[in-house]
Amino acid sequence: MATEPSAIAEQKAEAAEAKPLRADAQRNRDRLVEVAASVFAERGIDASLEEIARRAGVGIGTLYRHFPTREHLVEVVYRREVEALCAAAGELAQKHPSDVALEQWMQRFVDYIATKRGLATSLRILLSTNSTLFSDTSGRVSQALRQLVEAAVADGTIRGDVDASDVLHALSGIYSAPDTPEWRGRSRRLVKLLMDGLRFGAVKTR
Amino acid sequence: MATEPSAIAEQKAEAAEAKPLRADAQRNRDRLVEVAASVFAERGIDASLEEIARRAGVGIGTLYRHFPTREHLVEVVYRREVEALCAAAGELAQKHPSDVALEQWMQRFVDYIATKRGLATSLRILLSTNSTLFSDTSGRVSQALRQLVEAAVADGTIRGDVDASDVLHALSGIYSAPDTPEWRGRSRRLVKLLMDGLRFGAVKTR
DNA sequence: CACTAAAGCGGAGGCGCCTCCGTTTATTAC
DNA sequence: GTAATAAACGGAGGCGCCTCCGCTTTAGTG
Repeated sequence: MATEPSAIAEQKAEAAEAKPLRADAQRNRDRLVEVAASVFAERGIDASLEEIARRAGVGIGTLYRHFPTREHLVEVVYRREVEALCAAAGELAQKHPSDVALEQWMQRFVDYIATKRGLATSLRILLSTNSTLFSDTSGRVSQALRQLVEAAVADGTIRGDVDASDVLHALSGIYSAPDTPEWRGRSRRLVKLLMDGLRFGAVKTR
Repeated sequence: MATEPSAIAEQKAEAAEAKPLRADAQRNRDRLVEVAASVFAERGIDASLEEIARRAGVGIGTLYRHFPTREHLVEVVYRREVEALCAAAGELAQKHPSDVALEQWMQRFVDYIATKRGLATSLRILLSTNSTLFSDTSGRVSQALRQLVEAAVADGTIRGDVDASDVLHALSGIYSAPDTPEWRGRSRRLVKLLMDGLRFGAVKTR
């Protein structure tokens, strides 16, 4: 029972999928996604697929079998990154007081957006072409934020008269004037400012 | 004065441009646009640029000098086609009674939309990327339609209680269910139906 | 005409995309 | 263990993209 094959197979699968891939196939697929993430980050979304295959140590044919188009690959990478961002919410919530968790998560959100600079146009096309992708991921992100905000409101570390959508709205400034060199700094200050506002209210009303 | 060089140069230019191209360059450019229009129409917007150069009898380098990106070329072709469509309004107005001119122009509009089937996605991306292109061309088209409608209203061949935007609105049905085989026929019938409605009113209210 | 500078031409070459199919490997059955 | 077979691999090859630069043509000038 302990070494039952199907249990091992299921252990492998990140999300339940139709067919359990052969071990080598799963390995290559994972590798490709991982490498693609870093190549896209460093070279932009138009990076050479052949370079990705090369760096992953597989043939170009293997890449194409797993991801028939560039968009397929980009989508998987993008979903994985959103996933990781959202998962960080839970981890931060465990390790830190809830107001600190919220702040750190927002800073991480800024970092995440930063890596998407330059990918903006292609990503916008992808998101407008694939509306499921858009609603899935934006839903996930705002859910993660909601979780953090509600926890912080609940234990009184931030003021109680705001909710997640207010905070998201306040964060929307980080989408503007994207390509300027000061963008990163400004955005980090914006988050601090926002946190001060949130904490200030908490002290006052308690 | 009759053979003054600058006069000849200006004669060549379709629209006043910064630099009067050398004769051979102008010839090649015109040729490329013309060939590109038919190749795009027959192979779709992703047609090979090398084929276009080949068919135009120029080197690929020449194509790229005139049109640094595919989008540049597509844009010029698109503008030229919209131009031709709008110019047809004036010609039809001269040759036919104004209600007939209006009807024929609308049928031609249907034909024009028909050639854009399949190009839909790429064209939509281009139009959303390049907002000037969108506003320019849609402005031109509705202006042409307005001219025809107003003339027909003025001489009483169609009813007087409609304007160009009503007609455009009524035509919007031709954008829907685009890829079905009956689309063409349905759209032509829609135009006839619309014209009958417009003429009917004219008889009644006069 | 002849001459010259500037403008234009064109295609080789390097790279990326994607498909196709002969070879290799994991898995299953015995 | 071995055999059989389905799954997966990988890279050659064909095509398109785009740049670069040596060659050709044009448009002026005397």
